[in-house]
Amino acid sequence: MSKKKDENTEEQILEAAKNIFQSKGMDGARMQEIADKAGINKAMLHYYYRSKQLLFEAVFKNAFLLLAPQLNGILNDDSSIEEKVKNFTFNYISFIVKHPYLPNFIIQELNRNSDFILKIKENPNFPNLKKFKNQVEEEIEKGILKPISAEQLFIHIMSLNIFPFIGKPLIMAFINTDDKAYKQLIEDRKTEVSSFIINSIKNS
Amino acid sequence: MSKKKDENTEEQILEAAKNIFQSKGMDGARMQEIADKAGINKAMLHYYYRSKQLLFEAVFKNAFLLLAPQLNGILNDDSSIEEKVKNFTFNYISFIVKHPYLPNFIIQELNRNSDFILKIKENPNFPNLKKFKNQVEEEIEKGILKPISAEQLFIHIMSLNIFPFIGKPLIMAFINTDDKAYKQLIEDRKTEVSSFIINSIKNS
DNA sequence: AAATTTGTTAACCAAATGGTTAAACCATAT
DNA sequence: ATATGGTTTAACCATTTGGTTAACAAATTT
Repeated sequence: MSKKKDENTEEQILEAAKNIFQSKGMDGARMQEIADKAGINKAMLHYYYRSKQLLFEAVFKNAFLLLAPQLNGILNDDSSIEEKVKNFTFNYISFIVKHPYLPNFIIQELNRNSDFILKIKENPNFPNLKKFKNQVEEEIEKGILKPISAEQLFIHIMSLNIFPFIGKPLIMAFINTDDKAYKQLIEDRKTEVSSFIINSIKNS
Repeated sequence: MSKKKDENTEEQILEAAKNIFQSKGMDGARMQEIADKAGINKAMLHYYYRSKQLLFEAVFKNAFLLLAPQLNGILNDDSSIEEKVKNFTFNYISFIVKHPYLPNFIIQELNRNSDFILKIKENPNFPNLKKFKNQVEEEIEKGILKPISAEQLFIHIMSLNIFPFIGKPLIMAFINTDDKAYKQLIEDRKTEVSSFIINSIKNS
């Protein structure tokens, strides 16, 4: 039980900050609350991360880095569009079920600070639509898919997969369901969403 | 130019509060900023609305009341599901283009304070899925629609229509487009989304 | 027109908040 | 053992923030 290097303080801070920032957002989060959750003094936050802004950026960056590979899955592998849609839907929903605060956190903070995304776009691993677009156009030409704009299809896919998490309270109210039933609806969407999409775009 | 009743102070406050709250959220908004935008003294905010919380609730309630009729459109009129989807998509997107902050504001604040929706659900005009669900099941039985859960279909419709506004910064980054081009994509979605949905669920 | 009510302002206040500082602590190298 | 350098803490600080107060101004009632 030494004082120094008792586990890893820096890591504990990041974990606590993640929790607080993701549930309350940048503006709603309090440094004291993060310190409490990490079980340390507030001064430590500044010792390791200098300012609230920098701590927040560390958390945000981590969150985004967790999400990016999920996206690159659908954009850059070599399977058919149908395969991609099926895999992405299944994997993405499975992933978010394990990190339910992630989409809302990212979307929310991007809407709050639009400069933020500029920094992130500089990352060479930032998801890119080029290959997906080519592939969609190819499959349309081959008659596998009905004509559709790759951009619109991409927006459809993102919307159907992400929104149910972000809009959960709203949807739950409308369809008048409880947490358990909603969880089941989400579970069903792992295959439901891809069928819905494929149904619409595939030539029969 | 009398001092009292110079236009309507209460209204000016609400309008300024709407602007600030919808762009910065409850936590990010400052009473002073709202007062400045309304061109009045900060004490007036409290004179008319008592507290930040109550002012916020007034703004939120207004926003929700603006949105609810849009929803009731799709849920409670008598046209076919196909008609409903087409009309709703077109009307909803047209409506939000005029109030672009609305969806993000509502979703965000519902995620921040989950008790909020309970109050709103008490409203007798609160959208209800019952009729929509019956209708979907009827049309499936008649062979007009392919089998699909009404709840899932509802989530699809909401997702496809709402997410492009909430996720705008994210999507814009992915498909690498500017504001003008994105506006056009949204414009196209007024018909694109309903075709996409109908394509998927209608028996041919 | 005097009295009362309503609307408005400037100044003020207490609490909260992000951030700083100086001293203490502790593991390790000398 | 002692000096060293990173780590941790309690106390402190300046500013911001939501909210209040007391006095003043303009309508309205009597």
